[in-house]
Amino acid sequence: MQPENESSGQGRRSFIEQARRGQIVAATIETIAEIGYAKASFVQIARRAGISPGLITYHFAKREELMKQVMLTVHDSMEQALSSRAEGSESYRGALRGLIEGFVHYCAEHPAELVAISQIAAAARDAEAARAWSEEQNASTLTELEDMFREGQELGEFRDFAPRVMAVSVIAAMEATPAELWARPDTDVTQYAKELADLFELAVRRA
Amino acid sequence: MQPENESSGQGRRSFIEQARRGQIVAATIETIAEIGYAKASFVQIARRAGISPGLITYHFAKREELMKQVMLTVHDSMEQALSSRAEGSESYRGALRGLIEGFVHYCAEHPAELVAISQIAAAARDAEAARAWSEEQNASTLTELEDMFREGQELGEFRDFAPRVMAVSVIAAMEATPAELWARPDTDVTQYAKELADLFELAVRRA
Amino acid sequence: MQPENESSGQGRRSFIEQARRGQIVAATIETIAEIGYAKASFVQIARRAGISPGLITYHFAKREELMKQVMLTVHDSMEQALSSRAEGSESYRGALRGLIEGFVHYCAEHPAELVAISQIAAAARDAEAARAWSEEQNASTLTELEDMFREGQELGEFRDFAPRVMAVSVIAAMEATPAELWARPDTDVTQYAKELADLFELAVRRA
Amino acid sequence: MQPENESSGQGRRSFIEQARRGQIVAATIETIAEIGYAKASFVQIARRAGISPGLITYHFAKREELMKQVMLTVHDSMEQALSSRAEGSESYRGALRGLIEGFVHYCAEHPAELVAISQIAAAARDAEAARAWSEEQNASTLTELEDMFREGQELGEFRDFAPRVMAVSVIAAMEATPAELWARPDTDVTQYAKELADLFELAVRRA
DNA sequence: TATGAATGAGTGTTCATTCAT
DNA sequence: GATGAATGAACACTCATTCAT
Repeated sequence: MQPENESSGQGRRSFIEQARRGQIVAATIETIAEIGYAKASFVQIARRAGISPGLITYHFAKREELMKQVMLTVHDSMEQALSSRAEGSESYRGALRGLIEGFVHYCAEHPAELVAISQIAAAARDAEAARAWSEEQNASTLTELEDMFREGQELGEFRDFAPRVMAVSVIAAMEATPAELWARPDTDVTQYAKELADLFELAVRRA
Repeated sequence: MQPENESSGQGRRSFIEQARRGQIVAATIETIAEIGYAKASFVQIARRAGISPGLITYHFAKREELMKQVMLTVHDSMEQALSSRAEGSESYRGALRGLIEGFVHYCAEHPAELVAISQIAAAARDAEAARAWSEEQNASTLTELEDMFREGQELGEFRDFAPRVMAVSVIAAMEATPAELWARPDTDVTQYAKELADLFELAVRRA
Repeated sequence: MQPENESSGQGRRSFIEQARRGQIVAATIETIAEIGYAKASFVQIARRAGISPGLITYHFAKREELMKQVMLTVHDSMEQALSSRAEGSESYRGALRGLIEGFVHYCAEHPAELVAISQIAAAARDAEAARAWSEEQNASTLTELEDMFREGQELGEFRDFAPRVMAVSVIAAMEATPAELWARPDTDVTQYAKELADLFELAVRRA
Repeated sequence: MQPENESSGQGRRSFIEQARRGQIVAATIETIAEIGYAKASFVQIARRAGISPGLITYHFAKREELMKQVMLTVHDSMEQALSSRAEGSESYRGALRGLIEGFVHYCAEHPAELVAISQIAAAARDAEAARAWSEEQNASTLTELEDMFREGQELGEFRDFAPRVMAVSVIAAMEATPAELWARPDTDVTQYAKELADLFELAVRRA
């Protein structure tokens, strides 16, 4: 009776379904940002979306499914935002700076999204499927970054450090940004981005 | 009512009570590490402690109290572990390295504790009272680190960076360690610690 | 969340919701009358209403809300019954008699309702919010009666007594009726009403 | 193992036991008056008595037992206070006035006791044994008063009214006193007592 | 598609009562 | 006699999920 959830692709869904799903995801982000993951019940989300709670289950077979879609959506949006910024960089150093500064600016522009995914990720430590997926997502980002470091090292652009440790630290430092910006709303974002990029540039550069 | 919670000090509680509280705190850490904060109900915690759920409420008036005690306990234990290691450092650089390496080794030795407090802190984002306390705790650590950086800069030991950004990043990178060690159990901890310390040493050092 | 409780008026609720609320209120009255307020748990009330306990919370956000609605419902019903009877009285003496006799007859016809509100009022002595409301309700009835006495005195219809004491006593005597009728089911209600009215008529009359 | 609760007489109990029971009863009255019957748990009562909760059960096999003892104690104390005042009256009218005025003054002097028994009586609507006993207690007072009215009528001192209705009303009006004095602490007690006695004197007097 | 009433399993918490000490 | 740690049953309340409409 329900639309075949998460089938092979996305092309399957009707337009109206796609729209509803988007609306629900948006309402979920808004809700989590406002009242926190723990209190973000379907009733609350539905109220913000202007729909009935039952409709959420109709479009997302399980709560997990919805949360997974939220993360997917935000990651997509973020990746898109970052890639446009990263295009121009010709060096690995530049790419790293682009990534970090891009991320920080994205945080400043989409605080709700970041709050949402960080809360979901933290809570999903148990929701089996979501966890698996979240880890996978994270792992791929991590691996990409690791590879980038490794290549930069091979080309002599970076010093000889453990790529994995560096990747983990860069991501951790970036992910700490939303909370910091939330706690200190009057932070100079551009300055913050520059400082963070400087930090890691010094940490990776040769000699 | 229960034994008067957290009166003047700790000396007030009977031996048996102290023991039970410790046991419950330990079971809570274990439970959260195993199944996550969201599923760590009193029933689950009690089962692991081999007691009845009601007994938890008997010793901790509110759930919040228990979680607060968990954080307090872990923080104490960590601080103790770190302080013993930090003693000898004569320079700010050395202190920073001591802090980072100490923390990483502590993570390796007490993985469950770290998982527990990070999950509690993440979940407490909304539990009013707990949040206040958690933030305060975090803020003080952050401020201490910030001050350390500022002093190091004034003495010319560190370059001219934004102390706040550096402090946030150091803590974020350290806090990412438990998850990494959990995900890759065969990581060489000593090596990881050294790499992380190197990273920030390069990031802060003059010229 | 539940259907937005007690918004502007009553017109907001759907028919089915209104019906359920009425059914639950009726079951609550029945339950309290049968087993007493202290044992009137949601499980008991739900059993009598033939619904699941959760549905009560679904329609009444808090237990207090339900109890408040019970009192409101009974008071409304009583006021309606009394007002129709009190219409014709042209003197204060007649009004007093009308009030007393009307109340006694109402008691005889709705014993459960009276038992319910008296038990709720007694128990609410500590449930902060409910207490405030209950007292207010009571106070207004008391004040009205007091005013009536004062006016009757000014017009020379009543002797010179303390209106407050008389009002308190009239209400107390009336409120004792349900218990008496319950204890002695074969009491002649009309006779009881007449005797009670006579009592206070003699107590208030001039000379 | 426990002292044989409520055996045939009272002579059985040791001195220390008697003292403890009295202490517990006093603490119960104090507790109910302070925080209400619903919140008057054994832990609360024990705290006020400076003993452990288990000791209450040791001396009173069931909660009901304790509450029954409270009512018994207060009734005894009240009866004693009233009888000393009623001695001198030579007429039934005088006796009635003595009863009413005595009761009102007792209320003013022992507010906690009155609050306690009224709350217990209200709550005990269900506690089987306590209810039975409470009703019996009440019934005997009622019957005594009824008899007094009947005798007064036979002697031509009182008019021809229904003794039962009058008795119920007198008791109801008296029992409303504590709440009124609590609500209006600056009431002139002597005046209140006089007004109430006047009220019923007019209601019962011949011609 | 969409509603929202309804359920049932789960939560933290309370408390009279028990019992080893 | 007395303690207070411990239990277990009960409570109000929450919420994802179901389903008749």
